[in-house]
Amino acid sequence: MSSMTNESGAKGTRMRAEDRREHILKAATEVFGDYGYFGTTTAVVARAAGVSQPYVVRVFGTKEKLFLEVLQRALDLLMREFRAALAEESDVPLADRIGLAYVGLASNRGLLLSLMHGFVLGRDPEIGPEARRGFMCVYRFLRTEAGFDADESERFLAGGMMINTMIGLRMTDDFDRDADVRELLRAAFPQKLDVLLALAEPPIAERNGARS
Amino acid sequence: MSSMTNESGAKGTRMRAEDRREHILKAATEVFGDYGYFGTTTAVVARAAGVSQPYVVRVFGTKEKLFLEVLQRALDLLMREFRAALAEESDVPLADRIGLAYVGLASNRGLLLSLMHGFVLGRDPEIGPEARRGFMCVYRFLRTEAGFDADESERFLAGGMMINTMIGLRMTDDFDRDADVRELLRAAFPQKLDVLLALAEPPIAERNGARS
DNA sequence: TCGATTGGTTATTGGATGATTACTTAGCAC
DNA sequence: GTGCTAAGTAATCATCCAATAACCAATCGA
Repeated sequence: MSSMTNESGAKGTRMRAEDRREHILKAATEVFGDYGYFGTTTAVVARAAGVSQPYVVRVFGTKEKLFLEVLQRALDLLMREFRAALAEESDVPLADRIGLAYVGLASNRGLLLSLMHGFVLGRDPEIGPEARRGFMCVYRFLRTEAGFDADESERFLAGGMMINTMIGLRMTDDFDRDADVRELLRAAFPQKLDVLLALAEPPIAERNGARS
Repeated sequence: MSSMTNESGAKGTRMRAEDRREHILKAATEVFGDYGYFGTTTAVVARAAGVSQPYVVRVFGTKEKLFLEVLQRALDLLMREFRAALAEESDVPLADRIGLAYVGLASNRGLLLSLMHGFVLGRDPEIGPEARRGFMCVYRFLRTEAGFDADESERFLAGGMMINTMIGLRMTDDFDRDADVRELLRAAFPQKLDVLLALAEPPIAERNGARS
């Protein structure tokens, strides 16, 4: 909002702390989405964001806090999209509108996958409670705001977890090679499969300095 | 099968290599299930199996090969249970029988979760292809052997991913605390919820020497 | 224009971590 | 018993990683 704030990561110039923070969060979301919490190093996040590794740590305190912020930001975005779909005037049934909003989030690289990585770390003493809280937040939205019953909500979430898994598996990689994969993906993504297939293959960072 | 082979990890005695190997694979399945591929150290697996860390590495070559063997073993067990459910004479509908078999696998600690951890590492050049292959193996079973159509198969798998997510989140931890959690879990596990709740909370290894 | 504040960097470190090497000992065949 | 093979362990290492410390330079208000 100030004069001459650098929006891109152009070299030599500075960003306001708040913008840089968001910039790092975006990069971190992509890296965490690809390699998960333990598989991600602060150095790779830093490189993806175009800053130094210690700066990442200084802004967020610890790698764990960074991951928790990534999860929170992802959930905020998701809820915003869901509420927008809910508010939307349309002939399309509500469940389909929210479903489409969900699939649309897949174009935000790493967002759904970072959440998914959080969902499988329920045993972690810090991440687990946050992940459960976030998941239930979505469930409560479906039940209370969207007006779904328990079974509808469960089925919707199941479809979501299926989508996350297809993305996590990079199942689209085998789309051209395997007719069964095509059939499965068409069943899992009745609409907007094209969005998925368009998400091509640039790994966010050459995997230097990352864990084995 | 031989005389005097030690079955438990009783101290001072030896096991035949094949038995010890299976013993380590079981322990590794639990640890990988809790912390994922990158979050698991060979030292923690070794402690869980009651052997030394270098021995784990020597038996399996690398940590990566160990994880791939864990995935393969998990898939083998899963397919065996599915085929058993298929062969079973019963009045229960086939889909329910296979579903019950799936939930039953949850009592095999770490098995479904290790698979799930594999499913979200699709970008990994070694793990990704194996994970996709394993997933499609299940899909082909449903389509070809069980006789489901594409949509039925997709819905079944979606339910499976939902179950995996609930387990990964340790959602049962909040069962007593949160009425919404109870409602969701009852919807996700129409039967056999008791099996899940019975799976209490002994973390497989005090988390020494593990990743941050 | 100058001093303070904010937005960064380079250098460094302590502690893990996967893997290797060299060594020990249990159990079987005879 | 005795010797051979298979089943392990202890010691060690190179590497990596998150975090800390110390320092530098844009930008802005006055």
